[in-house]
Amino acid sequence: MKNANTRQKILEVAQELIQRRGLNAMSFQDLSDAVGIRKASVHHHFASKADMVVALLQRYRVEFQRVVDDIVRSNVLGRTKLKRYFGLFVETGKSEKSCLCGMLIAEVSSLDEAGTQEVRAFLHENIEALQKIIQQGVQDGSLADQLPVQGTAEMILSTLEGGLMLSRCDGGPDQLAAMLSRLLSLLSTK
Amino acid sequence: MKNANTRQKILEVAQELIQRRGLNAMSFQDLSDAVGIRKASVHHHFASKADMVVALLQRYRVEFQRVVDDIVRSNVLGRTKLKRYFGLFVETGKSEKSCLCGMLIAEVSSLDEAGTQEVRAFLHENIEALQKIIQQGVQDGSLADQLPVQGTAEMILSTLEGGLMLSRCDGGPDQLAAMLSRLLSLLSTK
DNA sequence: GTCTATAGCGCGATAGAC
DNA sequence: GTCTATCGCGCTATAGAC
Repeated sequence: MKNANTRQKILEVAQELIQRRGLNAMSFQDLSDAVGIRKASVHHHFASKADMVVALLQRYRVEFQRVVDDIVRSNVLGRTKLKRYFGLFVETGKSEKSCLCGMLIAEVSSLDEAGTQEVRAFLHENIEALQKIIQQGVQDGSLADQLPVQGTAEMILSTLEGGLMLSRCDGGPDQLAAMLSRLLSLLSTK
Repeated sequence: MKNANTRQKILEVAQELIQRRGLNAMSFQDLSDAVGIRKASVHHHFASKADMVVALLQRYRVEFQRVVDDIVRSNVLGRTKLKRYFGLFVETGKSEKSCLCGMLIAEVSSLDEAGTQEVRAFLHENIEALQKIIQQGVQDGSLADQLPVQGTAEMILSTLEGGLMLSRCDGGPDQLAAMLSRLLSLLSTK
């Protein structure tokens, strides 16, 4: 198996395990079991756990933002974009995972400085994207025009991350979807 | 030191450590260091970590609900009650802690069945209290009358838990308070 | 109720052969 | 790039003296 492939496979497994269990409940042994190589071989690709988390977050941010950009740039109402953005979190809930960064903000005290900065960058990127969506929705008349853009963007991301966590513990993705559709109504023009 | 006192002291320290770092980043050694007794003595009070978590959650639920009940029963507008309920989370953020149950819903896969049920009970109790507050606010005219009671209660709790997590990673309690005041506006009568 | 001591295991990480 | 082997440590948990 080639270098790059193994490295990618490790990152895939690591991401899934962190989304399901959390950083501190995942070990290099778990990774080596799932990938089918020895623990020492995992260390060949990632010197330390902290290094692996940073690499994982860099990849996740790029992939997530590519999907988000597609939504932001699509030719639909702001309200519809918001609904699609919500859908990303509902889909994650359906596969019984949390948001990678949602999990890591809970465990932020276990991250080093580089990891913490990656998580912060994820939050900023998403708040920025939500601000764009809200502004466009206000302009096209699909979202309420008295919304303070920044505060609302922060509120939406908080609700999505928190709601996904809560739904994993109780209620599941259907209840999450129902709750988010109520939020969407609240933000929409009457 | 008496039995009950030591037991309470252990629970206090355990709660603080879990709220700051998370369940999987806290050990019996941490507890014994902070309380000033040996690790084996901690095990005398709590046979296993899972037992300790359940005892901790039972106590936390009672204490939290006592405070919440005071808010629900106070003689003020529903909107004011909601603001005070929000304040509980802002205060937690000011002491650089997360909600105990907010942390544990992220780490729910590390809990046993009894622990998971305690966390669910906490969520249910708080959603119920929020429903009462919303209903009263709708009746006294301080909150918007088109709010679907259950969905809104779930949304508020999600925003509070998620917002506290996000603010711990970036922005701090002041940004959390600002975001929540925007949420309060959104829920209030115009 | 607290202690010393330890079992038994898993962890992150490293050395060095192939 | 993967392997075997191991280090050093921390973990939960238990046994048994005081």
